Amino acid sequence: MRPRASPREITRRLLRAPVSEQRGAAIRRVIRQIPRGKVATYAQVAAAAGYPLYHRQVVQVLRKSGDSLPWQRVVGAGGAVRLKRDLAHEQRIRLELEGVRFRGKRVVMEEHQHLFRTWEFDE
DNA sequence: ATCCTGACCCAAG
DNA sequence: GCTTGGGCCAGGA
Repeated sequence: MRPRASPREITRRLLRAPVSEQRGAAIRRVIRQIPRGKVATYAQVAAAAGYPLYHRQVVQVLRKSGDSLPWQRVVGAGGAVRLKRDLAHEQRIRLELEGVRFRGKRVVMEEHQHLFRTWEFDE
């Protein structure tokens, strides 16, 4: 008898089911919702799109999107810029032009974290 | 099928 | 603050 899948494994299988293009569309939709002066992390974008654990897919979507998306508004956990060299610099410049402030190498998340509707149940 | 890699995440130490 | 290990997914070699 095959061992029963863990809850985490079950979740993983369910999340794998939809076609990748659907995920891509959902992810792009979410990224477009982030307003000027705000940011969201890769994991938050994935979760808001309905696919928690798919943060790495957000990267793939962004890589393919070019400038059709406000890519500068997606950052790493804690507000860290994850790009390298020139692109990292460009992202920071773009964000600062939108009024986003940094503390060291990170975006001041307390000030610029975008909250998606999914999270408005607090309070 | 296996191995590697990437704009990743996060709990530990 | 930091580095690290283990956990993620998908696409390409």
